Amino acid sequence: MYRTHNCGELRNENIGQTVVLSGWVQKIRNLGGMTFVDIRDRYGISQLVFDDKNQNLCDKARELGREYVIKIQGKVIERSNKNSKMPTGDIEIIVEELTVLNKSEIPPFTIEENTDGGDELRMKYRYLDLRRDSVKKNLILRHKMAHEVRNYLDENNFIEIETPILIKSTPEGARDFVVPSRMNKGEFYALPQSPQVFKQLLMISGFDRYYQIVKCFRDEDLRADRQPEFTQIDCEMSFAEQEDILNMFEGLAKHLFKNIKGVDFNDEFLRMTWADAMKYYGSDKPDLRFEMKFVDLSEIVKGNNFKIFDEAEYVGAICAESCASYSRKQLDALTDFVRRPQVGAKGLVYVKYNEDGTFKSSVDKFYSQEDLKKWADAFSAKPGDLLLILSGNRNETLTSLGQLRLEMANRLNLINNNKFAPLWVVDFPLFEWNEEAKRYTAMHHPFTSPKEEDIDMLDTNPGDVRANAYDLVINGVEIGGGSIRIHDNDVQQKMFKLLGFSKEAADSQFGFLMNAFKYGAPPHGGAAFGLDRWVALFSGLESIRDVIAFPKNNAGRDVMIDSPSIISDEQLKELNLKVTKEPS
RNA sequence: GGUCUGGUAGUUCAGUUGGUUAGAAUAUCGGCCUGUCACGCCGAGGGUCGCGAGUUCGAGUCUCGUCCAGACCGCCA
Repeated sequence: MYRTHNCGELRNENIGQTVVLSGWVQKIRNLGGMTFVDIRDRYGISQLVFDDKNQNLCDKARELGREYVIKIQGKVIERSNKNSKMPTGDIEIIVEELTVLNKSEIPPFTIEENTDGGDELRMKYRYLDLRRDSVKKNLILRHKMAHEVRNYLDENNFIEIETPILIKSTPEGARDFVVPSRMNKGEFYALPQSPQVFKQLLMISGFDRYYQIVKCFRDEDLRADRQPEFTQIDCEMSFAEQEDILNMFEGLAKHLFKNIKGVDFNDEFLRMTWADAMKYYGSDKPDLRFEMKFVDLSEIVKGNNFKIFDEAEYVGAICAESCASYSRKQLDALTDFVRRPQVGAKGLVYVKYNEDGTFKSSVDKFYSQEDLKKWADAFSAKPGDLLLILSGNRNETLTSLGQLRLEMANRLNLINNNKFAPLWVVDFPLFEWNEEAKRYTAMHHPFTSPKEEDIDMLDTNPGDVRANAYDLVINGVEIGGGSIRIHDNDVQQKMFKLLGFSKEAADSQFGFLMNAFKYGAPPHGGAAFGLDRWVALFSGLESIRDVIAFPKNNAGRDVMIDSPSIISDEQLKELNLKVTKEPS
């Protein structure tokens, strides 16, 4: 027998018992006469004592090294020196028998809460990093969340159904990962970017309410919150309107908040149209943990011969409270920030509302104190506040201002990390203009239905058509989203046409779905949520890598197993493939 | 594809205008130590300064190239 207890559970009530523990050597403290060894497993750490009354055993203990796997038998006793920092700190185990189950080489970094290892090294030895409590606890949280998702959806009659991983490449959306087919030479499978079409087919099959916690794959460049393979909570419902779906998944979110974070949301989540989100926050995923709403100054700044504003399509600003005392250096830093290519603004105009009620701005040449007072009043600004103004093309300026808003919130420490601000962003546009391809692309995906009242505009101005699409946003993170699907073949055909598919292309890519629609497709819609992001949000982490057991780096490499890798000539031949460029 | 930051002991880092034998902490190893829990004290070993060119009397330090890692832009319905 390897163990009667785990290393985290022994307490006062176990005193006097003889126990068997197995685990890893965390730390050895050799005091000469006696030796303490901390033994660790997934559940915790217990202290072992070796007394030199048993010289043999004591000598053996001193030969142990970090991360040796050992089994001990001993007696639980009360500590004379208790350690209140450890859950097992009231007791210790006097060892009677010690077995080394496996030795360990010296690990390349310390397996402790504050490890001395850098990211790169810890990635290479991920299996060792996962022994650390701070990493391990993320995976445990992930398990709990997945479990609660299943509980909630099961209670609501959802059925978990698996869909294929080897599917077909489609032109819309992200780049596909492809898999060559040996039996069908020259042909390729693709890995799913999401189980989108399959879940719609399941609705046609009558499965009413489907879900799946499933891997999705997208071959695009990565970020801290993007992995080439990631996990979605994928859901679909039949006979459901947008309202039904929002309520169902708001319920899921509240269930997770309550059962995982112990946070109760009694009120309905805020709902904001996409247009308002852009207008007031310059983002389709606004962080509402703080306000700092935009004010549109386009009208009131015009007509003073300040060319930049007069010619701008849009002039908007935020009000940074109590920042009128900003120095020239600080304002220059903000100007540099907005002028970075990533933000893209051309310049920044400021107005200081001084404590004495006067105004000082970078455009004093063009505007009087009364003019500037009007601007400040548009914000209900107080003396001591600072207005930061951007101007230019409407959409780009809104986006830049959105980034400035986040930057100011960070500088001013306005973001409360213990607060959760969820909202639904609704009424997304159906299409997005793609300048490169000179055509519309689906903002969500090609099966998203347009708003009933906007259908007429499909022919006249598709860019203004709103979709029955929605995103769940929490703290500025897009946690998930979905849409009501098109279940009418005519509308679907029109959609394909607007997206630039020929009839033939649509048939060859999605013919199976169009066919299925002919046999009685129920009205349906759904949503998908990014499990990785949700777990990261709940654990307070910026990067989703820390909530994935074996993540890939920013070049899509797994530095532990060293993938991707080349394959043998035999494999290539079998697959009928030829590599034309040697890997560098 | 682009921009930026970094790469020095097992590890995390410092290293001045370019100038003697490249340091600290920690880890490791040895010695001492019976109540430690970041144990303590004494001592030791440990370096292709990512790699390759170049400038120079002399390069960890400057220049160019290259590789690796990270953040971001493009991209990601």
